[in-house]
Amino acid sequence: MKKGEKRKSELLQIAYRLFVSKGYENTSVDEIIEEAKIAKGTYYYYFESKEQMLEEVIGMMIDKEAGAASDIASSDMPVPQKIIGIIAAFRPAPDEHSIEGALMQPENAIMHRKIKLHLVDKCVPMLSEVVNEGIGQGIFDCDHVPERVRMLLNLSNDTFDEGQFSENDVAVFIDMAEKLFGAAPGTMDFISGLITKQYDNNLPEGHSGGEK
Amino acid sequence: MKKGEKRKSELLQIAYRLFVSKGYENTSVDEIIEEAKIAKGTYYYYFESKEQMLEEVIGMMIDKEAGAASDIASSDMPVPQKIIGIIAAFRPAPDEHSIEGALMQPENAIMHRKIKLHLVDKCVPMLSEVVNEGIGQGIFDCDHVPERVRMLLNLSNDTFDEGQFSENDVAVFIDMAEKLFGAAPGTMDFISGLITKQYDNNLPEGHSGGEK
DNA sequence: TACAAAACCGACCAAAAGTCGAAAAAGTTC
DNA sequence: GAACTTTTTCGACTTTTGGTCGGTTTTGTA
Repeated sequence: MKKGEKRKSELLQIAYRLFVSKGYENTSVDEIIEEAKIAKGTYYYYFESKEQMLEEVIGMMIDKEAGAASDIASSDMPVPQKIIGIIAAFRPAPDEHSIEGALMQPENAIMHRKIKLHLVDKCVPMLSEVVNEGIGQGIFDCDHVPERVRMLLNLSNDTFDEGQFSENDVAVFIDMAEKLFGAAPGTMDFISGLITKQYDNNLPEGHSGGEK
Repeated sequence: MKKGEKRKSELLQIAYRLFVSKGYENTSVDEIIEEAKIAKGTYYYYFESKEQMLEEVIGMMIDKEAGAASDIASSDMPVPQKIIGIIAAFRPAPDEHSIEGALMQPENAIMHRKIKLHLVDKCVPMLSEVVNEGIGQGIFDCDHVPERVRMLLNLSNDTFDEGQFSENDVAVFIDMAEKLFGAAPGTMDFISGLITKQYDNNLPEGHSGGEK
């Protein structure tokens, strides 16, 4: 990795952290360059604009997640678990930075939307294949697979990414996930276990600040 | 209506038009005050901030649409038609200003999101009542009505508000709308007719500019 | 060593949201 | 109608922020 590449990736790393912790709009280029100890001109030597940088940051995130998702897709898990696993992989790790704290806030609408678009693009083909696998195994039965996959993705975003959701929301999500793919009732029930396990520690307050 | 009120509503009107036609972010306060022929100070006499003004503009829109939706809810249409009618009422008129041209563009993510939030809040109670009516009539059969209504709303947003959608998308939407409420297959088929009627003239290019 | 390419610098610019003290305009009271 | 108050209006000014540009240093190379 030559020097330029290294600097660029360093900037992307800083930006990623800032964007995720305090939002894209609330992060100024000045903050980024101050933290990186470089001048304005250097920043714009590496990036056309702040927005283009966001694009690269998101690309970075998605690519990383796509790797994990791809592993799941080619694993020997049962198909329903694969599907949920892939969806989960494509969502920012709750531990890494306080993502649900800031990423999903209204000020972050732009970033949120862009992530969603990239994510859907990467995710639909991968998931469609898995669903077709399920159809082959006889546990799913439906037409228009890509459209249904896209819908499941949207459903999952809408239900779980907006911060809070009730047990009823989860129940309806499970019900619809089954019906979406024509699966037998109960096929997706395991989801509820995963979700409470993963999101139970959703503290209303509770980030211990990280900036120096 | 005293003088102040009138001016404020005039400003809201101008802002509405500009926000809708070119997006919230792409509309500057300077443009608004120039069009209204007032000074900066006057603007900030009426509005705390640009964002607060957006909030009021959206409130205006939603209230207006809620009126139309309420009429539909209390009409004697069949329940499925009511539901779709209400959803349609809560979506900016395609004729009024080139809403799908700008409102749904990525730059407008903030406005889009805010509208969605307000809309869901207003819409869920109204639609839930109608769905319960349908359950009473025996054409629907489901639990967790508000959650399902919210999901339908999200589904509709995701499918139709992102600009383009295929026939398959519509087919899946109809299928899921039926299954969401436990309706008999075919109950929602009339939607496809409405949609092609309403959206067939979705010209890829084709807005004849409106600014002087 | 000389030359070129890559990397870097920071003063400067323009756009845009928001502030503020002062001045008109409109109402009120006597 | 004068005196006084409240409402409305004004526009110069400030601050923040994304972005530009010409020049300089560093690095690689013939």
